[in-house]
Amino acid sequence: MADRLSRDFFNRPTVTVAQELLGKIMVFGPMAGVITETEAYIGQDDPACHAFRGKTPRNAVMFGPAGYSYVYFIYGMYHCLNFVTEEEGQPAAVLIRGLMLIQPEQLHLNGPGKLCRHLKITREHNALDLTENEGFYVKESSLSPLYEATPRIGIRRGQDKLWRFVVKKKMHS
DNA sequence: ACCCCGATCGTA
DNA sequence: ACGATCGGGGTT
Repeated sequence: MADRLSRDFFNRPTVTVAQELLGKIMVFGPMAGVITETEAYIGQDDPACHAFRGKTPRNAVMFGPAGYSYVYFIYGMYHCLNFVTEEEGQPAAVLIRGLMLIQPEQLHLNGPGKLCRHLKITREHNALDLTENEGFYVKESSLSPLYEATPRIGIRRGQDKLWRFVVKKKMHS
């Protein structure tokens, strides 16, 4: 597919990737939707990042090349989906918090746990290369929505950073 | 081995 | 605003 996002797209500063992912189309098997909300988590200087205290089995994929999935299990019952960003060796990722599903049904999945629950994304989908994978990837769209930046949700430290990006509701006329 | 807490969600 | 929930990551 020609308009699939390449490794070069993800291999950039995480905040830039998080902002530019808004409006892009995520495809997961038979399902597809528009990304509406993201958060940036950036390595060693970000206390909210899973990789803040170095490499562990769980966060290992964040240290690898950009364009891979990072899926983790949280609160004993939810999964969260991220896309790895930046140069290899530089642990960072974008959390996908919102998806406007358009196929095969129309449904706004707001919240990372709900998103993974509905798409049935689990740790089996961790460390997949989205630039190579058959049915799991992100593609270009003609949308470039307006968005706002806010503090990230549900974290203790790192609330000073405005690294959550949410598509603004379209004003009607 | 095991303890503690979380990148949540739904209800109040 | 807050409590339910509980697996497993990270440290002992």
